[in-house]
Formats: sequence, structure tokens, C-alpha cells
Amino acid sequence: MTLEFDPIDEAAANWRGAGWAAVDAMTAATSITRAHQILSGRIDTALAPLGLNFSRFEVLALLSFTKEGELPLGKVGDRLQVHPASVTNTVNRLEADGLVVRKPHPTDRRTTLAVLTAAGRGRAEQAAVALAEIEFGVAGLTGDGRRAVDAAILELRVTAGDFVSPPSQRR
Amino acid sequence: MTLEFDPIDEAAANWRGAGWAAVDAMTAATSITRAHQILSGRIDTALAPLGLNFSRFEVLALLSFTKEGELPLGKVGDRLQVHPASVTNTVNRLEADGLVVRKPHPTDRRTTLAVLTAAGRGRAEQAAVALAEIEFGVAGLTGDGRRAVDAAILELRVTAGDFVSPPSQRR
DNA sequence: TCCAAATACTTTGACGTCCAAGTATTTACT
DNA sequence: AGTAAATACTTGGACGTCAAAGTATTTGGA
Repeated sequence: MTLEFDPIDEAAANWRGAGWAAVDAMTAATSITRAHQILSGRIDTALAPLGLNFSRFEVLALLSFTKEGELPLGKVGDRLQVHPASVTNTVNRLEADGLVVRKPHPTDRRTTLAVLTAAGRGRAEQAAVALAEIEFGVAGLTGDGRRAVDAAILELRVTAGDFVSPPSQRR
Repeated sequence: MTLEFDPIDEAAANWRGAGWAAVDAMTAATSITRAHQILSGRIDTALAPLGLNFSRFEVLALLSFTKEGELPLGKVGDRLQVHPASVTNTVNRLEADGLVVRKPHPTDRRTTLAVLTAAGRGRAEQAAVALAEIEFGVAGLTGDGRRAVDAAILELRVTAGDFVSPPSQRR
């Protein structure tokens, strides 16, 4: 399973050998892809005992930060940047598990609110602790590395049109 | 769709406000996750006209770098770090599209070789060009940013046991 | 030689994500 | 007021990934 060499280095050498272009871009893309695999594996493993995956946890966390513990499904999708159909699916599962309840919007009948239950709030806190313990899967990244990743990816997110205002200068 | 603020900044502020731990780790993990979404969206869009996705392209590229244009399916999985079942699925699709052919291993009858066809080789080259044009989805990342991401993620991959030897010192 | 264990791949099934289409409701314009 | 367009969510289908179990073959001792 464990290789004797860095597969990304190996790929870069192959690309150069074949005369293919944009090798630096390829390695960056591959690094990010692999990092995502590693993180999501570690995170899902940590959350599995709580009956959650990362998507479901994100919804619980987002709701727990609101004043009333509720949010329209559309807002959830916007904040977490996932497809509406995925929100429906995720909330279905959370509702089946009793962590969230659907409630009609008081004034707009198109809209459905996801409302955190007491069980949901408790589960979110347990999950936050569990994730903090494994450092969100980024154990192995130093503080410098984390800042470098954040800063670099910020450029990427801006060009992808994730948001418009210049980001705040903190961190 | 586009937000008025950085959703990751917003999440970090919320986490701090709630007194939850490991905020830096959370932002790094979230950044990487989002970066992966952005990249894979761009890459799949660029490859769609060629009837490929990134997984299928990776297999074609890997085969095209070998002397004979063939490799056992198990080796493909090892190099690309994907599950054996995914290799089966990916090669099924490539074979249905005539880009690859399965061939029995000459001496080990357990083993199946994936062999690049002429069409597969041509398609891989077209795809490499298409991906270079979009810089593998990392347009928006400067050279420095790319190096920073590679270096930081290298630490992560090492701790995940991706490979054993110290990486070469190039780049 | 024989047989248990390891290896290689496929199959099946549970999930998750996205797109496209469908339904319901509200908004905006004439 | 009346209607076309926009908005909000759900549904159904195509795909992809992974885990676990199944089949075939080879390896490595006893």
C-alpha cells in the first residue's frame, strides 16, 4: 500500500518526460485532491461513531451558530456551498435521526426551515470535540503550513467567485 | 449565489464565538475541501467534451507513461491511490469507450492488464492539452501559492503514510 | 505434495453529489 | 388585476466512491 516514492513527484517527472505542459499546475491540483482524500477519510472516521459525516455535521454546526437554531434550507446551501439537492438529502437524514426538524417558514410558504433539536445541538458539540481531537484531519500540517494553505486557497476561492468583498485582514 | 463575505472567515468567527476548539485546523480543512470542489468542477468541465472525467484521464495518462502502454489494474490503483473497486469501474468505462483494452497477464492468471489503445493515447494527449489550458483548475494560484500548497500538503501526505522515502528535493 | 494464507480482481450494496425536471409560491411588470 | 419570471425545494436518474463478500489463482510453508 505504502509506496517507496512520492507518487506526485513521480507523476511530475512523467509529465515532464512526455513534454506535457503545466506541470506545476498539475502537481498543485493533485496535491489538493489527495489532501482532500486524506482529510475526508480522517474526518468521516472520527464522526462515524456519532452517526455523522462531515456534511451533516456542517449543517448542525451552522444551525447551532444562529440565534434561534434555525435557517432556511436555501441559506444552508449558500453558506456551505453545496447543491440544493444535497441539502435536501442531508436534512432528510438529519431529520430521520431526530437531530433536526423541518418547519414551514412563517411568511414565505415556498421556504422550509431546518430547526435544530436539543439532540442535534448536543450532537454538534460532541462532534466539535471529536473533530478538535483529530485537528480536523490536518494533524501533520504545522501552523505555518495551515496559514500558507489558507492564504493560497483564498486566491483560488476569490477567482472562483465564492464571494465578492475583499476578505477581512485578520488571522 | 456569490456571497457578500468570505464564508470560511464567517465560520471561523462563529467557531470562536461558540468557544469551539481547533479553529485554525478547521479553517485549513475547510479551505482544502472547498479548493477541491472548485478544482474538480473546473477539471470535469474541461474534460467533459472529451468524454472523460479526471479519474479516467488519470488512468490514461498513467498508462501512456509506461513503455508498453499497459499496467496491471492493481498497480493502477496503487499509483493513483484509489480503491480497487474504483479501478474496475473506471476501466470498465474506458474499455466501453474503446480507450483501453483488458488483457490477461502473461504469467499470472490472477492479474489483468489495462492496455492503452491508439484512440486512448490520442485522447490522453487531447485531454492533457485541455487541462493545461485551464491550468488544471488552479488558475488563480500564483507560482508561490502553488509551491506553498505543494509543500504544506507534502507534510500531510507523509503523515498519512502515502509513501516512505524522503521525497526528492526538486522544485 | 498439500493446504492455509495471501493476492488480484469483480460484484453487490450503501451512500453522496450533481443535474435536470417538476411543483408550489412569490415577485415584478404591464 | 393578471401573468411571466424568479425563487425554493423535492424528485428521479446518472455517476462515483468505498466496504465487504465472492471467485480464481498463486505463494509459502508443513
